Amino acid sequence: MHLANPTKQTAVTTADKVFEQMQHAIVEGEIPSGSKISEPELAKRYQISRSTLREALNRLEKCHLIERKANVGSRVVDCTIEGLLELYITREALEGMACRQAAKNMSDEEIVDMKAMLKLHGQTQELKDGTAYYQEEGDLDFHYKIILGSHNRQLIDLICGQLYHLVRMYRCQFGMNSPRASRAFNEHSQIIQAICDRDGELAEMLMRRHIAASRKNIENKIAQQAL
Amino acid sequence: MHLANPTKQTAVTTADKVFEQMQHAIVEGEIPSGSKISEPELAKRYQISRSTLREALNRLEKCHLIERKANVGSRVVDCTIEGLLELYITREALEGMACRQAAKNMSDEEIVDMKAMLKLHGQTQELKDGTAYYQEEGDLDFHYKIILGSHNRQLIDLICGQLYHLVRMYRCQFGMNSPRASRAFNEHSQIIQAICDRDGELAEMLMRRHIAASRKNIENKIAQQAL
DNA sequence: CCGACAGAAATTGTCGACAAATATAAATTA
DNA sequence: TAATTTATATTTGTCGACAATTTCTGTCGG
Repeated sequence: MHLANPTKQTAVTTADKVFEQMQHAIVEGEIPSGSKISEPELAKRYQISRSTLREALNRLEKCHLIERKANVGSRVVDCTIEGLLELYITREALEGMACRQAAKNMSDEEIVDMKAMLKLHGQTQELKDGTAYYQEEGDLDFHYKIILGSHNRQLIDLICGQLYHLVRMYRCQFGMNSPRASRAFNEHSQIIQAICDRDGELAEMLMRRHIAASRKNIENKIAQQAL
Repeated sequence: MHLANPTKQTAVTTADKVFEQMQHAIVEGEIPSGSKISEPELAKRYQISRSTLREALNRLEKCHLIERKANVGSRVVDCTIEGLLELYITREALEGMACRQAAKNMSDEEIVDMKAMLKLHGQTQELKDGTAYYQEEGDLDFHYKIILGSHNRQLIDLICGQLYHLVRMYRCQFGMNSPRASRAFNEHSQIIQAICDRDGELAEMLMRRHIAASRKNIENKIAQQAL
């Protein structure tokens, strides 16, 4: 299993473990989007008390996977088109800035590391052309590396700790298997070049275009489906 | 008291109330930055059980006012220069985008409402020139209005629900009483004009400069203090 | 005197039960 | 029958106690 959250170490407490299980279950739609969450039922299913379940629910709420209302209960967030587009707008802002900061703050080792990863992605892409899964994972790894390279804890926590769980959820539930793999690969190359040149302004611009292109790609797909 | 969080309705459960009290206490430094939080002690102080205290702590963690480590405990986040600058970088990205979206999505009524507010701020500034407090509150109100005007729940929640508590905390603890009031007022006017013209690109650019200027102002102050 | 180790104290994590609030079902009335 | 009210049942919020882990304290050996 690839790392879902590169900032946190492995879970120790049982609430952490249940949180991770539920996170996967929600992201992959096993617990359906929009459904109500029954505390007694889930506590029984995971063999834990309601207290620790509520602890897990709090963490799920932190990454916006569920929503709670006082004296009413929790619901899994429902995946809407508007929500997806809003998410991409936010990503564009945050990851654009993270990319600018990465160009400024990444160490030389981090940069060569990132280049190596890109090279690897190019090879696997040649081999497994068509099956987009590896590119899918690779895309997330690429973005993670840049975000971490910003060396800005605020950005890192917001994007990796919160937004990206939602991103993965939408990708799963809408079956978005990165259809623009080769194009994305070229865009990734350009971005890394800009970071390599320490050109923060260009790096931010390219990253924003990269994400905006992804968003527009989705919008087109939606428009197509509506026919 | 002015509204700390315009998105949430008034607190109903006791955990909510304790959360709000602790939030104020932390923002204003009554519970010192960087200090460890003793669950038994605070539970006794607020006359509640540890369970509801922990519920309140979870909400404090959600807005990044405290940090928790498993089996160790919670600490109030400590205000460092680096943290402050990182926060402003993040604000620049998020509020810049929010401003762009506001230019696109704000209703005409919202715009005239915002204009009226600006006019009011100009008057109070004339009257109370020098005492920056009203401008301080006004500044936050201005930013809130634009963020809400983005009509993007993701942005609204991230900025208003999380970042701004930290912003207020830093303002309190570092005693930043908005020393650039008149200049900020002019910048606000320009931004509103751009929104009025539905020029999202310019609006984002101006907002980013506005926040970047504020950040640089802080950097200069710090450099001055270091002498 | 310093560091490693063992035991004691305190703190956090987890549990089951009760109180308060909400949602559901039944009953009454127009 | 439809709407409103009442009663029931379920769910959430809160509490105090126990278990597991960490931190502190004091002792011993080098």
